[in-house]
Amino acid sequence: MENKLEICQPTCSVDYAFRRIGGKYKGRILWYLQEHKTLRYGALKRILSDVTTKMLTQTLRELETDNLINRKVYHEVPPKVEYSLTETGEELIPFIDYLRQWGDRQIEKANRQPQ
Amino acid sequence: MENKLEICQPTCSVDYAFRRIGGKYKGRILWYLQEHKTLRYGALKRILSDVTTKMLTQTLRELETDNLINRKVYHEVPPKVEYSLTETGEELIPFIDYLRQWGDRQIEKANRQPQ
DNA sequence: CGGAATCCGTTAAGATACTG
DNA sequence: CAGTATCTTAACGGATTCCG
Repeated sequence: MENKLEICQPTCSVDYAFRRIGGKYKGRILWYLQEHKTLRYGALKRILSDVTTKMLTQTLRELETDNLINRKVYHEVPPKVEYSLTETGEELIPFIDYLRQWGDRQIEKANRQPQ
Repeated sequence: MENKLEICQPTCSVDYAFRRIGGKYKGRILWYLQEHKTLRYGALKRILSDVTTKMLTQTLRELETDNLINRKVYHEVPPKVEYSLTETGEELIPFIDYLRQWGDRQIEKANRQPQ
């Protein structure tokens, strides 16, 4: 609800950053948004097939508040909302990509040596 | 329902990696360990000034199980335990550093424009 | 279509006391 | 010094229903 950036001191930018992109779906959402450039609410929900509307909405709001994604509303019927990365959000992509590759290697390792 | 696996497959490594280094203190612990090369339990506890023994121990155990840190016990009195990064853990340092710098910039931005 | 609102169980995390 | 053990609280996340 309200765990935002004022709490964190300048000395813990690692902590700060992890909070901004922690959470169960944030990394994946940012990643999918850079893959597709722009995604509608329903499309995101389909891709994150296990997410509930509550969690998705909540997560998107947090990312928006943190200025990592844009939310563009088309006032038409039926309604249409598109999400995309902000510049600040795009700055995180190299990191997420690095992490993704690292995760791939770890998964591969674990598969090679199933103890 | 039946396409869930293939959708999840190529991107789960993001999810996987986030789970593995998520958690409230993991990023900071890894970062501090690369800064100091090796740290004792008590030293870590002082640096992470707000952590409880329970959380610290639990987090260290998880990192150890995930093979991201080493735990070296000196059988002497009083006891002494030193923690350090494994090779796999060190692979994560560049990206934690990236994230840290990003966090720095964000904090700076927020301080310049307190809305 | 893109949510909001409510209820509820599970897990993460904190406080405190104690130990080899 | 480096933890355990217990208990309590807070946050996370899910299911369902409803709405403009």
